[in-house]
Amino acid sequence: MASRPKATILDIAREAGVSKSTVSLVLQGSDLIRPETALKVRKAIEDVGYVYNRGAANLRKAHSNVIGMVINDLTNPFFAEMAVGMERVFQSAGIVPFIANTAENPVRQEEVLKSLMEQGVAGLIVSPARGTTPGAFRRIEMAGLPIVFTMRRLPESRIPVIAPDNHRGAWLATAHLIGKGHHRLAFFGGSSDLVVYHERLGGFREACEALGIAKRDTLVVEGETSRKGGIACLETAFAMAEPPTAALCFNDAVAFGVMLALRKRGLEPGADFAVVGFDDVIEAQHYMPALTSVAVDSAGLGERAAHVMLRMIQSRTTRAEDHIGAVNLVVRDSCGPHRRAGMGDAA
Amino acid sequence: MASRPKATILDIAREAGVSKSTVSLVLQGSDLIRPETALKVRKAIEDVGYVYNRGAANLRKAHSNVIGMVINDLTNPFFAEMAVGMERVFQSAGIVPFIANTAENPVRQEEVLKSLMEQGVAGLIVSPARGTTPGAFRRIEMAGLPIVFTMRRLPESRIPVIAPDNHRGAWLATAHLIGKGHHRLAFFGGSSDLVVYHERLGGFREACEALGIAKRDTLVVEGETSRKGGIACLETAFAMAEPPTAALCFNDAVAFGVMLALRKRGLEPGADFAVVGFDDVIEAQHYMPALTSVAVDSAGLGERAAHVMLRMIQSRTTRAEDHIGAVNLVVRDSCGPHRRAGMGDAA
DNA sequence: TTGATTTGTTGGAACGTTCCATTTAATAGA
DNA sequence: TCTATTAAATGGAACGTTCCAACAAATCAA
Repeated sequence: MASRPKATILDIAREAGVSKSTVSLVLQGSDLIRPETALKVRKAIEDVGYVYNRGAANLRKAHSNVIGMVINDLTNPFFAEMAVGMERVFQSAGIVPFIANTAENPVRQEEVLKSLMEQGVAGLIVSPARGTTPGAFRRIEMAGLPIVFTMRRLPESRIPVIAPDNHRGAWLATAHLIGKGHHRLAFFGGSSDLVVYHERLGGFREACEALGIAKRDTLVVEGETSRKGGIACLETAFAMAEPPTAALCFNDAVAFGVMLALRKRGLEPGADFAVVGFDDVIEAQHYMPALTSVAVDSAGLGERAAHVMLRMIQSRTTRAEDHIGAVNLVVRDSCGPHRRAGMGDAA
Repeated sequence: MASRPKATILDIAREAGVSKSTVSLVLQGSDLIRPETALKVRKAIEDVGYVYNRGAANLRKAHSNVIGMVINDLTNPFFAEMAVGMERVFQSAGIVPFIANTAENPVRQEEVLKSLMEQGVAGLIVSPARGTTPGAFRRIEMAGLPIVFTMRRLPESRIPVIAPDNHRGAWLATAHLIGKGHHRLAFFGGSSDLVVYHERLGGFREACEALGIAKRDTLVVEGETSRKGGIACLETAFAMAEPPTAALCFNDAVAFGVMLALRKRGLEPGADFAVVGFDDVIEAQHYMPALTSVAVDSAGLGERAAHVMLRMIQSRTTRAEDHIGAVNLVVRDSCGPHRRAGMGDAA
């Protein structure tokens, strides 16, 4: 089991009694080779335990078959699903996606991107870490490497983005809440250093305005995008003089936190306080009560991103259209039935 | 922004007015170069927008800085956490882990492994897909590439394994159930093509035997390792003449399914039927009721696996000790208080 | 028979690095 | 002054592949 010096194409050639060029052609599945010769070569390949050296090959071809996907938080099932969607597409195109995690750390992201480029990837799909500086992708753009963003958008960047329609999703959810008879609404969680945050909050605000909710009857509480953050948001809201009766949460995780906090106060999510989430992760439907949430089809977005990338690679361009994915509100039990009249304040 | 031919070390040399060897030395941070020269070179590197070609370098060095981690199911937060643990360790060792997902598909796994090897990884950490054939790793072993398994073990393989103490975990959980006064116990979920299954089931069986539960009072129901599987298991169990009053589940996901199914029948998990899970994923503590589960410290196992791999690479060996990680039972609310006497059957 | 064509195979240069052996320049020792 | 030593920089071969141009053998057209 000692690791003898790795077998190369030349070893195969010697073993099979042909030239290295012939071996190379066999490896590429060329039909210029006589079937019997090919067979002989393939046997030799097995015998010497050869592994193809793609690094050496890329030296000549300058066209690799791997693309890098850089994910900001792999432990978030939402991103994991997206990654899986992409894999499906790439697999059938014969290209291999390597995934790297940045854990929301811009420094780590820098390292990972550098490594991926050095490895000679054909393209990059990135869900940028929070706090990424606008210049972080300059080198990649300079190198003319295809790159697309998913889920998140950078403030001023010309890089194509594949993301859900956050604005519309928030609008729909808010309208649903108002339709249920709520007058005092809150937007919970998220922080303003994320473009996504502004998109969702914008949808919330516009829906409120369009449907006649006064600005003073809306409450916005920033917070971590986690269960913990949700708990904190609710506590903050209930410390107010006139607390809201319903909340749109930045995220399903926040929504779960809010529901937990409600229970802790002896309130029943749905009946006593309406909550809607965003993302519609798998757990949403299994929760008690099942969470009403804005579904964004993360796997579908992943597939779309992969297709865009494929096209960019084929047409050797670094440009592509943005793609805003459709969203839809999945109504479950966390907003209860229509709110009884006479409980709200003046309208 | 057109992609001009990629800059090489020679372009830098020309730009800086030195030889390619000098540039190479600067890139490697050698102290054989006069600081001023190094500075000049580094400036040239910036100017020409150079990206290092690791493939070309590896052609000479035959020692890369990337290792591959092959995961059977990235959407399972349990594995995602493990991956993150590994990343922490590798990062500080200057090694970049590339993650690939196999989605429990042995064919996909084959492809992914091949690709990773071709890419010239320094080592492989694999959580094998279900149904992996014993010979799947022969080529890798033949190539003398360090490899370690995590979480799962292959029937007859000499490859080192880093995994939790499944047997002990199941034993503890079962003893807990029996200590609560249950006499008819079930083991729910999982399938016998997994070594892990036998380990956990073995722990369950031994605990039952050691603590005086007759074999005929135990029920084993195989099933998918998902919520859906859990639901199915419970239905099956309740179709029996004398259904069990408590269950050890293969997996937290199965446990969640079981609790869901109980609720659907109007039964309260904990009070009416005790359930304990395995893995202790983050959601376990947030569920209603909070799930009692066997914690396996997935991130810790990930770190351990990474350390083992590092050592193997350094000492150029392909051998290492197995490592069985400690487990502990986290008691929460899903087993209720001690069971009232007189409800069970004869003992 | 001869030359043209087709089929199958081959040598060699090139890709972008590393690293050894060597050269050149600067400094020290006598 | 000359030689020995050290410091800094360099040229060239090698790594494992691809691919072009060239070649040999077999087949065909005349």
